[in-house]
Amino acid sequence: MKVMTQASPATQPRLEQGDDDLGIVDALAQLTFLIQGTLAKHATAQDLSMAQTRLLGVLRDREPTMQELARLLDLDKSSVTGLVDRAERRGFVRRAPSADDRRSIRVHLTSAGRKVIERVGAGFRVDVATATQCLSVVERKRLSTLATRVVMAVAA
Amino acid sequence: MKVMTQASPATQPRLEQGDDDLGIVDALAQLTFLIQGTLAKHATAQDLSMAQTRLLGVLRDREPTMQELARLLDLDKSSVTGLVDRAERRGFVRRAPSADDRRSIRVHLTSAGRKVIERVGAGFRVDVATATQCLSVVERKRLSTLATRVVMAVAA
DNA sequence: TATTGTTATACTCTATAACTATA
DNA sequence: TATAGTTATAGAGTATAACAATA
Repeated sequence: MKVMTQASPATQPRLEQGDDDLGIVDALAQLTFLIQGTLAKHATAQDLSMAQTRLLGVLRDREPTMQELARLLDLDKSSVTGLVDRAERRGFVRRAPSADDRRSIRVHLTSAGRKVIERVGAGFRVDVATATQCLSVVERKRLSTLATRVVMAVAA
Repeated sequence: MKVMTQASPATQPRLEQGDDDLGIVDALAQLTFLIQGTLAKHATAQDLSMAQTRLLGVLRDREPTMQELARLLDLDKSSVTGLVDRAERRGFVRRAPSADDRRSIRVHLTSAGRKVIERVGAGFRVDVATATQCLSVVERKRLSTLATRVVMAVAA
């Protein structure tokens, strides 16, 4: 089994804020590495690369064409061909002809693929929940709401 | 120039919490993809892979041996050889003989390397600050403190 | 002609195993 | 013998360019 991608920051903390606060940039940067590391750990535990994990994750509630998949993953269509090839070879996804356009195909999860990505998701959820156990219920709710607002604002 | 790694979640939101709150797991997951995408964008803008970015980031305040570098980056030593080879070829790092142990070498940034990683860091800082502009000063401070506490708790 | 997907090719990144030099 | 680093090799992941089939 491969080793997990590490959670070391590419951006070091500047400590203008005192020991109890890294500043918004470094706090979020470090939190990010922490959480990505957690996800990578569970992916690795299921013998999945991050690329495969992202592919299977995206397919949980979609049956996109290769073109759409390329857009969703922000990859070149030729990269998606290889990614799907390898996932199909492992039995996690299938290609199926598209109904309307005979040029295009649709990619969907197999039950094995769904099973493996669900396991990654479940482990990830447990670990993130555990990591935030140091906060009270109210604080956790606050963090959740604030993070949501940032995500929403950027998406908008 | 390469295209940035995308910020699409491998974990989809479950909406038990209403539209204003994704729940702690999904909120943090999505925030993570957002921030990683930002870092990847600025790395790409400097024509750096994430692996090279991580290498240069780690070297900002260290001159480690190859062995130490492998531990810091959580890579096999043979992977580090290649990573440093390519960085050295581009003039970003240099190998220097280690004083005490003639088996080992120390890796350090060149001024070109420092310049390029500082540019990535600067752009990243601006974008993260911008992304949190939707929050008030008090809210930003709160987010920063909460994130810091989670990071510290996990590190401990 | 334009679009969808694949193939050919090249490079980065990563690991394992075998090797060299030093301790 | 054990450790530090490199080399050889193999495979995943990615992009660009050229191609075939369909629209």
